[in-house]
Amino acid sequence: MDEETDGVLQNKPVARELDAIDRKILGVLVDDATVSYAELGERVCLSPPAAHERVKRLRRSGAIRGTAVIIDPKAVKKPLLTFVHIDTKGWGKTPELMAVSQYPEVEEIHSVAGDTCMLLKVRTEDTRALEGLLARLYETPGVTSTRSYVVLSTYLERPVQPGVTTEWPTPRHMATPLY
Amino acid sequence: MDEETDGVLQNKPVARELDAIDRKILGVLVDDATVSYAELGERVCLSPPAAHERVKRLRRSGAIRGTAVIIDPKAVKKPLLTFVHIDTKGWGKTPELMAVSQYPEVEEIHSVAGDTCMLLKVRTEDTRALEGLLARLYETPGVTSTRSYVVLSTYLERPVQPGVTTEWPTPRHMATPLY
DNA sequence: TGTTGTCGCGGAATTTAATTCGGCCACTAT
DNA sequence: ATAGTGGCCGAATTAAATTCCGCGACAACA
Repeated sequence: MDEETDGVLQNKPVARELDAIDRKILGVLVDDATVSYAELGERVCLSPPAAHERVKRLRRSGAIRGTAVIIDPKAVKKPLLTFVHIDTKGWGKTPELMAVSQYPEVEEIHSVAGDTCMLLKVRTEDTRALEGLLARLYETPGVTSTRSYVVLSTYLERPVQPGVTTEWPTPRHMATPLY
Repeated sequence: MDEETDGVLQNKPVARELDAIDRKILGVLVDDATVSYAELGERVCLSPPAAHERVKRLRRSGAIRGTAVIIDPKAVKKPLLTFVHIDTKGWGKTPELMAVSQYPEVEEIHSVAGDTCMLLKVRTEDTRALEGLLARLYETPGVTSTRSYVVLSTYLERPVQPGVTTEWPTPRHMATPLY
């Protein structure tokens, strides 16, 4: 009797551990989210409604954040991929940097440890457009320097994979970590 | 009578320019690819079959590469995001590096210009798993050094956007480019 | 300037898939 | 033991995808 008596929604944040079937489902849907529940069920040995129920649960729990089409960058005139490292004077200036997130050529903004403060992934039509973006960055208060890594070729690019991390033995020259 | 008489497939590589409606469609489907053609059509002022036809064309042309669910990295035990820069002795050693693409924790592999040769985006469960991956990298022939940028916070991360690049005036201190 | 072919669209019909429903079985905790 | 729970299946229902066909705009061409 202690369940969702608060009414409105029974969408409890189901944050359960994923089992093998869940990971299989994620593997299929990361490859192609347009498969029918019939085929999805067949691939993971479940009936269509059962597969549907699983996917619903994965969505509710947040394991599946959403579904999106993958666009060819060249098709939308953004063939040039660049990673931009930014050094800033202080951490408080990040709000100004966030304005950059409004530009459609900026795909990712990360705060990183290392000899740089921010890391941006940007796609532009050409070096001219990249220059424009960098000009905007230099005008941002707090930005002291930037380094750009222009991508020549992309050998692999894929969404987050459900696969588990491969176990690897501790290198022979290293001691077993304490924790 | 000069059309696809070669039979088999009439999937000609329709590589036409995208118009405004196509870009709107991409914008909707990048946000949420689960919308029905009825709603998609309504959002871009088209009938459901017309919207369907457009999307089919975008798929055939390759502008839409596929559809995928977006997985929460934390849900699959990969909360730690790291960008790894690799310097190599020669370019010929890349085939060896490609073996790395088999590991599920590696999401991207790029060849970049700048003071590094390769750039990897990897997601691991923890620093221990990252250490294991780096150990594997160091054992790869040709790898001379690596630098890791551990991501502390991610402020923006999204798929390729169809939005056009913002026009930006040439900075005052720069001359108009010749081409 | 008329004509013909093409292309994209809309409305209706049809097929297919998503979603709901009810009952069953295995497991758990009391 | 036993009531409760959760997940599954099969069938039924609802909703959406997909096909079909005719229309009108546009372009190439006579």
